[in-house]
Amino acid sequence: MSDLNGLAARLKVAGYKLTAPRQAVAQVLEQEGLHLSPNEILARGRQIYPKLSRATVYRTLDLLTELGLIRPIYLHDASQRYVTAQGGHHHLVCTDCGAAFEFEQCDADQLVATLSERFCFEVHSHLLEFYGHCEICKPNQLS
Amino acid sequence: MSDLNGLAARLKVAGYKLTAPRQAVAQVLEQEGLHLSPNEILARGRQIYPKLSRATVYRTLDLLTELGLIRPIYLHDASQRYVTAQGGHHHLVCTDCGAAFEFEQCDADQLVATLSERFCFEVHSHLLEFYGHCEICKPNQLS
DNA sequence: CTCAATTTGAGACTTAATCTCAATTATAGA
DNA sequence: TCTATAATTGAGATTAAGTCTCAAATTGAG
Repeated sequence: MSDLNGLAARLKVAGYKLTAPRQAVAQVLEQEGLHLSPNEILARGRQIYPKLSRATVYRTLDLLTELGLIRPIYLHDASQRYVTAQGGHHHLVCTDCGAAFEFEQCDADQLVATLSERFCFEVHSHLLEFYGHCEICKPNQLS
Repeated sequence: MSDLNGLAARLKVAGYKLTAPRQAVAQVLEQEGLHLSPNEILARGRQIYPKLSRATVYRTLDLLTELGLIRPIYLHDASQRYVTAQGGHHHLVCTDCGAAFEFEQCDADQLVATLSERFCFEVHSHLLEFYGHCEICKPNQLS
């Protein structure tokens, strides 16, 4: 069931081999969902497939990104993080403490259509991030 | 003139000392403007102030980010990149080759108002990125 | 001009990401 | 089912990014 639409299945459809390491990475992404760093994916993936190597994690993340199934985000972090790319992701990021909040609403459809045409681009997902100061950090600001 | 609104001046207003290294970093950001990595900022900054150190570049970038004057973006790169944070930045990023296009239009004002209230957040800028396949990479896709 | 507090540079250090290549594995076809 | 081959992998070396420390230098208030 989830197999038909799952990340691993999508890899196969795209012509890539369905290997155990890839299935492990895909499963981690699907289970944990949000905001995973490559390191976290590696650790969790090894609980499923112990021999999983770091290189394979990066390679699989690249493949899934190219296919538009996941997407990197920035979260005030040293390392890249990934989210599954169903439609869009929307964050409110505090530039002081790094706290991140999510929200849902966003009407980018019209813009997507315009841009696709203008740049001959095939858009598969988007990221909308607002930067500012959160409730806690706001009072500490000097400016 | 530009001094009054310049990044260096804003640092001073916020209570930080106005030092040569900081002015060099600020000048680079203002001149070059877009999509600079810390490494590039370091190299260009040393043309202005040769003793400039990597640590100071990162420290100054952090300060400017906290003040909401610049903002990190993701561009299919290993390193973090920064842009001046005047309002919003909008990119179309190809997940295959990493090419990035910019566009202007974006009406986020309404959303900003809603979010500010709901999360008690003080939003100072935003980033809107669309991910997909560019004109050149599109034909190579299997999916 | 003086002095305290901030800021800096150099380089060590830590962590993230990439690369290489021999060994392994998936899968199409016999 | 078995085989051949092309894709994929793991381990670890390597490179690059980012952080940290501390003595020395600098800013700016008084």
